[in-house]
Order: sequence, then structure tokens, then C-alpha cells
Amino acid sequence: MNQQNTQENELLRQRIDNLDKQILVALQQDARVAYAELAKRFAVSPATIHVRVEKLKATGVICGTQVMLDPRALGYQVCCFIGINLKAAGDYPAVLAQLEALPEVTEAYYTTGHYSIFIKIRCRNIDDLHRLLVDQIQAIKQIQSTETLLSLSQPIGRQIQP
Amino acid sequence: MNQQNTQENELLRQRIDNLDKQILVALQQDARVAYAELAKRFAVSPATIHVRVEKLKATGVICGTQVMLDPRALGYQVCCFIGINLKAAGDYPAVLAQLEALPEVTEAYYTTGHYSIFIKIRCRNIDDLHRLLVDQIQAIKQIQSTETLLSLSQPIGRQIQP
DNA sequence: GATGAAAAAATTTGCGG
DNA sequence: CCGCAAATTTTTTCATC
Repeated sequence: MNQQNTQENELLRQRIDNLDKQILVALQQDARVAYAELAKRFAVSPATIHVRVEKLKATGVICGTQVMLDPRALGYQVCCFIGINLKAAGDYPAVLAQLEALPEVTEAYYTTGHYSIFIKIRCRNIDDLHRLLVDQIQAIKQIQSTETLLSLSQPIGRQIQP
Repeated sequence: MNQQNTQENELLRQRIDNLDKQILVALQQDARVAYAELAKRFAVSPATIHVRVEKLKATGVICGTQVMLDPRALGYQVCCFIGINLKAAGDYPAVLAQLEALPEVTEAYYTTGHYSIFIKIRCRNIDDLHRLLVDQIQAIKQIQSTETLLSLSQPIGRQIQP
């Protein structure tokens, strides 16, 4: 039963104990929860929560907090992925710069496999997607071809478990 | 110049004014920033910030807050996407349930295009990815084939702009 | 709808175990 | 390293504009 291969864990994540894990899980669900509330929940003092969170920030485990915005509430109905193939591998930085200028591109990955670059798109509707694809993305000279995966739903969305 | 096609916006996102946008941008960068600090920054009273945030929560624009954990700091070095094709379209719910049980699956999308299901994976190293793929994912009976896109880097990662 | 002031609550610090 | 308790800061309320 090596369900938990804790060998390398001990090396990499230096001393993240149960309390740290509990705090991280709680903050993943609600980053603005009061430390006093967590203190009650985990039967320690508020100061301890504070010290632990500061340490997790200092070690880089916590790399920020953010509000989650609902794309649909803001009028963004369409989510899709686009796999991009370049004419030449060296064109990567130039293409990336052009993609970064498009606010609809929310994520970009440099990948091995079927595509050179893989991006995630959020836009208002299919018409906007059409325009974006034809006028903005396929217009980028160094792009050879694209392949679009339209997302119909996202049944799973979560962070890694601490 | 229809850079900003504000026509439907007015309908969908009911009255999100400039202050709301500024607040959202600030909270995207740091969800724990003090309302008093935002009040100073935007030259309004703390009470106004409070009222606006509550309204944005109530209308569903803000759907939560969370700490961002750095996968690498937790020992998760590998990020990849896997495109999955099913033997039969109706197998979708069964496969999804099995994917949900794997903590390494952080995102799943039901897609049109080359794949039926598209998932994002976070795991510790290539060996773990290998085991996950062979022992856990390809072992799912309803899966016909998989295609792996290994992410070498993620140069863009952001939310939509309010 | 926004504000200012007041009340309530939380964060943060430093001393002592 | 933890906890207590005080000092500071913040959140939150509410009457008023």
C-alpha cells in the first residue's frame, strides 16, 4: 500500500504538519475566513494560525490570494481550448507576446505532444469566438494551424491537495 | 472601432461601474487586502467598499476567495493535459466519477472536438505520471484512447478582466 | 446610493512558558 | 514553538445626508 509515497514529501515540503494542511484546506475554500475562526475550529490560538500562515507565505507554499469571479455572471459564456502549431519552433516568443495582448487568452502552456502552444480562451459568445479566432489568432503570421476544443461544461475544478 | 462591444454587457452584467471594476481587479490580486486600504486607494469610504463587495457577492460576480498554492513548493513538478476518447458517448458519467476519485485530476472538461473529455493533471514527477496514466486512467474500462500533452511551462495564467 | 462615526470584531505584537 | 493578553487595526452597522 504505497498510496501515500511520503518519502520525497518529507524532503520537498519541509515540515508541513497536519495543522498546516488543515489551514491550507480551509483557506482554499475561503481565503478571507477569520484566523480567529480557524483557531476555534482547530483548537489553537489565533496567534498560532497567524504564525503558520506567515510561514507558509514565506516558504512560498501560499503564493497569493484571489477572489474567484464567475465568468458567466460577467457575461462570458464561452470557454474553449485552442491547440496551436507553429511554422517554426523558434517563433514561440513572438507568438506568445501576441497572445498575451489578447485579454480573452486566460492561460497559455508551452507543451510537448500534438501542439506547440495550448491556450485557454474565455469569451462572451460564439460570434466573439469566431471573430477572435479568425481575426486575431489565425491572423498571427507564425501560426501554422489551430485546433479548437469547445468546452461544454467543466465538471471538475479544484487545486491540488496539500 | 468596436473594441469594446458594450451593448450586451449592459444587459448581462447589470450596472458594474468603474468602482466595482477597480475593486474586482484589486481583489483578484489580493483577496485579503483591507477594505480600508481600498477605500484610501479609490478615495471613497470603507463603508462603500463594504457595500460594493457585498453586492458583488450577492449578484454572483464574486463566487468565492481562495489562496493560491504553489504546486512546486508542495512537490508537484509535473503539469499535463490528457485528451480522452470514450468507447461510447454514454459512458461519460461513469468515467467522470472515476476521474473525480483521482486527486491528481484538478480540472475536467466535457468538450467537442478531438476529445470527449479533457483533463488537467498535477503530479509529483514523471514516474508518478506514468503510473497514474497506466494504472489509473488507462485502466478505466470505458476509455478507448488517451493523448497526453505535457506542459513545459505556463507563460500566461490570469482571470478574465472585469 | 454614499458617508462618517461608533460599536464590534479581528489582526498582530511581545512577553513568558 | 505555542499561547496569553494587550494594543492596534479593521470590519460592520446605522442614522443622516
